Amino acid sequence: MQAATENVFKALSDPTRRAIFEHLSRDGEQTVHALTYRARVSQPAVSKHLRVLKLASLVRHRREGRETHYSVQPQALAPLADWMSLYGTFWRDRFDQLENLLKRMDK
Amino acid sequence: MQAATENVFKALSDPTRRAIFEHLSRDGEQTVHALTYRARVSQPAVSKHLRVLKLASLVRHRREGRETHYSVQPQALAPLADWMSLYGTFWRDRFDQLENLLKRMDK
DNA sequence: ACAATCCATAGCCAAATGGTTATGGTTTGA
DNA sequence: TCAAACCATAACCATTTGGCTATGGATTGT
Repeated sequence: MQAATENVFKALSDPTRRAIFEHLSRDGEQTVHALTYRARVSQPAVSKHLRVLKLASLVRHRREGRETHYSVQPQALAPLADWMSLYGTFWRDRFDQLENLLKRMDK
Repeated sequence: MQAATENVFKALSDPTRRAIFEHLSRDGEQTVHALTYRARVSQPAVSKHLRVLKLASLVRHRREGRETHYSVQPQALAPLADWMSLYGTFWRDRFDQLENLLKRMDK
């Protein structure tokens, strides 16, 4: 049902893809060239991974001449967070605490 | 590097496995039999999935006679939460806000 | 004692996945 | 103008994955 959640989980299940996402997250916008330089795989492999990340809305791209600049779109992690808050009692507890805190502060 | 993180992401990347985890999370401890009844796959398939979830420490089991009871171990989601707090600026912001809030309340 | 139940493992198979090289379209620089 | 750089796609391949049926060991109920 929830296609977004599915896509995000799938996209992040591969270590190479996570590495790319992490790199973009730490160092900001990067060209495919720069990403390939760091990755241990070929440029086409990087392009493929970026495509999957894009499908999950985890990254966006911006063309500038012959280069394509990719950057993270961290809001796309929201489905993951939602999922955790629903099914991880560990986190549910934390969120409940936060909620209570906020309510108490309102008064 | 982080084998735990890898295992958790891999384990949760499959929808059937997530469904099993969700079911256990909502309804508590379940036998393999009960889980199979709900799942849309065969009993051996369920057993396989449970094995993967176990490897990620997302579930634990307890044998009782000929039945095996499985239950969630939500602390195992911690690596996922850690990962999000590191690489999701979205979340980092939320956590920072929470931290600030807590600090202000301390005063 | 023995049939039935519960579950894990083995063995098999089709499909998905992640990698590669080859190629070609754009854009840039000399 | 033309070679080089950047990137995406195509075509291919090996491995992994997720499903199945078959089977067997252990436990329980009759």
